[in-house]
Amino acid sequence: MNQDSRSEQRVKPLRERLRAETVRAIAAAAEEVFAERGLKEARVEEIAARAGVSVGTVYNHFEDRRALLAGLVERRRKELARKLDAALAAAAAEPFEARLRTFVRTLFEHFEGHREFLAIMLETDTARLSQPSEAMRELRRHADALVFCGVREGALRKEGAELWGALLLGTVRALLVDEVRRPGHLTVAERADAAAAYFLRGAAAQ
Amino acid sequence: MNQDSRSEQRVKPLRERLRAETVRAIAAAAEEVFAERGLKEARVEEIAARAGVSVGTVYNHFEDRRALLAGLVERRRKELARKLDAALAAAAAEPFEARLRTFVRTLFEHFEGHREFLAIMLETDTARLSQPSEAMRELRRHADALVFCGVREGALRKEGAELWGALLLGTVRALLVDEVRRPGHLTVAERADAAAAYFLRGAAAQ
Amino acid sequence: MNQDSRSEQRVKPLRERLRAETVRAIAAAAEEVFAERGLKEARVEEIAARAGVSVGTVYNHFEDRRALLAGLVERRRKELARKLDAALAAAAAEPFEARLRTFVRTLFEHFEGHREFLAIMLETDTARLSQPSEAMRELRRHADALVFCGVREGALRKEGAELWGALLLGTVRALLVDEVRRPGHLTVAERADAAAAYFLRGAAAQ
Amino acid sequence: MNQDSRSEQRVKPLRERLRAETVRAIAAAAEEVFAERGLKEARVEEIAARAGVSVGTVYNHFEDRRALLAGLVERRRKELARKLDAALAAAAAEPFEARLRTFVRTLFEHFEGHREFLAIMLETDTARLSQPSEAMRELRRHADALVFCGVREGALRKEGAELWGALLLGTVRALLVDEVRRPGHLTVAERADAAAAYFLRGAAAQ
DNA sequence: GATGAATGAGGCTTCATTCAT
DNA sequence: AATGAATGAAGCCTCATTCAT
Repeated sequence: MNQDSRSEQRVKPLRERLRAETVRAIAAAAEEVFAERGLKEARVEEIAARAGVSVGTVYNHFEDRRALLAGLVERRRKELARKLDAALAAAAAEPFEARLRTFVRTLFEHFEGHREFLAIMLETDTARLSQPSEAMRELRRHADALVFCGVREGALRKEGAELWGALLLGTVRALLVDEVRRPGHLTVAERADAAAAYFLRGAAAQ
Repeated sequence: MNQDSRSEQRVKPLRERLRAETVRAIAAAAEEVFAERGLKEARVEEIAARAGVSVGTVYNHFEDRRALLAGLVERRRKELARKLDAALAAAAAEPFEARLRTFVRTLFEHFEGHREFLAIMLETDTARLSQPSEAMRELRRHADALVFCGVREGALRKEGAELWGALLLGTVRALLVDEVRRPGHLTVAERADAAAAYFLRGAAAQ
Repeated sequence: MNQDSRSEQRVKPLRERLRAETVRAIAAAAEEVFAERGLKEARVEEIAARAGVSVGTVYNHFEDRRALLAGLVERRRKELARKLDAALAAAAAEPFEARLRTFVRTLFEHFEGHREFLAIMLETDTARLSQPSEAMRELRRHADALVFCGVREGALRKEGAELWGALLLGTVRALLVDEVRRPGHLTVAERADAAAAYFLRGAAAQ
Repeated sequence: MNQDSRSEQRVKPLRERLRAETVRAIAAAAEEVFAERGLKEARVEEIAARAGVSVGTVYNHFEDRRALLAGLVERRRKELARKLDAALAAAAAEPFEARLRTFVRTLFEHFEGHREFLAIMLETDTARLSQPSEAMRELRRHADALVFCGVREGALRKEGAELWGALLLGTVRALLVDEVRRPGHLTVAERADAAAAYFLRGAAAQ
């Protein structure tokens, strides 16, 4: 029985690792294809092909096309949320300006490593003008919380304060997209700091 | 030829007006549907139905689905370009700050009256992250020209100047979208001025 | 305007007739294919091919595969119900025995002309042993009403009366199916009368 | 061979019993699932899951889906045939009426214990209206043989004799199905006797 | 021109079957 | 022998586009 459980411990993890690897490959391929082709143009067959599996395999691991996309976004969204929470928690004691820079840098760094997710999130968010995506809503909550502190601490002006959240994210978005479209001008960190600085000047008290 | 044009002036104008009216109705319906459903979800049949014509009629006036969308966007794009050119020409003699406000207000006013176009333009622009839409590229050229003047006139800082265009449009975009998503807080003019002011502080010299 | 409405009267009905003819052809093909191949094996493509149209056309006229089948069955079911009601109403004054024969003959005649419907109805009814089809439930209601009268009039025994409905339909079914499987032995009317006579002897008073 | 069987009796029986148990579990699960879901809806994976094995195991023991179903039906069919033969052989000396009751009771008892088989047999039989299932054909042969005797012995009428087989089975079928659909009214034996009595009255001489 | 039914390529999804572990 | 992930053929359905009236 000991032997049995030992062999199970050896055999199962292998299969599970293979399985996990397949899931990973499909998710990665999906992220690529959804980002490259767009949310609607992305075909499941291409995702499967790029993952090196057959269509059926995709459906062995994901309910359907929608679940494939949703799972993807959900994972990245949580990942980003975790990073933001951690970074902001670590900087909790610092002055607003530093926390703002931390927030913006975290965003830039995350999307630097996950440009496909950026594309997907932006398209999801823009698909219905009147209805932001969940990922964007979450970012907005983070931004709103941050600028609320900024106002409370006197770092940001009170007048116009209801726009700071939108403007902060809009600013970040502008430079993220600009980085993709006209790459190479500045490093990610420089862009991040430029965004933070621009926002700070635009919204700062005095 | 005189006769022809005379008879045309008598007979055709009616037909032409009917024809033009049909085209207009289709274009208007298309704008609505593309904006409401999204670029991919919009179905030609719904456009036809909403225009009060049959699908066949749509294809009598537009090459295909793509042309329908393209024509639409093209018209609005030119319309906006004309407005911007006119407004900026009229304000050519004024200081940068005033021209900036003119630019931003013109954008807000145009999109206020053409929210469907806003939705379509933004979705078109976001569909391929790495490839901005033609309409957006044009706006960008306008913005770049404007901020170039701003820098030359000393109203905007030189450092970071390569980002002013992206930031100006990003700022405008942020408040345009925010207006749709959280309506009623401010008038259009107030939003426009808030955008202009925010940009100016963020990018201003000193 | 008179002319217009006249031409409309000529033109529209033509299209409508063509349209109706298409619908009819599809329904007829569907009835054939569902009966021949079985409810599950029947493929929409084959139905379309046999109707001489493309798949798309099928879906222009029927919501989906299920609706195609349901509409079919519904039509025949109502048709049969109407026939039964009419026949039984006409025979309302006659003694039970005659009404029974009328009922059974109507069934045999209907299914003689709609053998595909018979196949479909039986398969639908048998697909879930515990759940009779709507068409069969309706027939059962008719049968129950009839035998109830038979008992009340003293033509059928009271003991075992709760089985007469099932037995009447079972008897009819047995001979209908037997007719298909071993054709030519007897005429439809003979079969019908044999079924009625068999039931009557089996259930008769005394 | 003696040695073989001895060694088999010592070593193999365990393995074989395990193997047999697996086969049995799969067959039982298949019977359930085919009956519950219907012949086409039944999925091999669900059968495997319900048997507590993997799909692969199913295919280790059965050629394919068809064989799984066929084997199943074949076994039950033979089982029933054996029971019928035995029961009728035991009653061979009795008068027709008693043998009829024996036949019907045997059927009711078998299907009482194997309702899944009933569902499967009926669906198989009804799937192609013009083509009875093998199991049904066999029952029909039994029924035909029985009623042939009945006619020969003068217990059943000569006129209409070519229908007695169909009517006997149709009668039994009607009450078997009615028992499933409206359970609880009568015991199995009562139903069986009611079926036999009804048939006898319907087909009896005089 | 207007009409709207017909077309059919193309995408999504299912599930029986295989096969490497 | 058991496992269960991978396969891919096959079926359903959509919708841009055509064309006869």
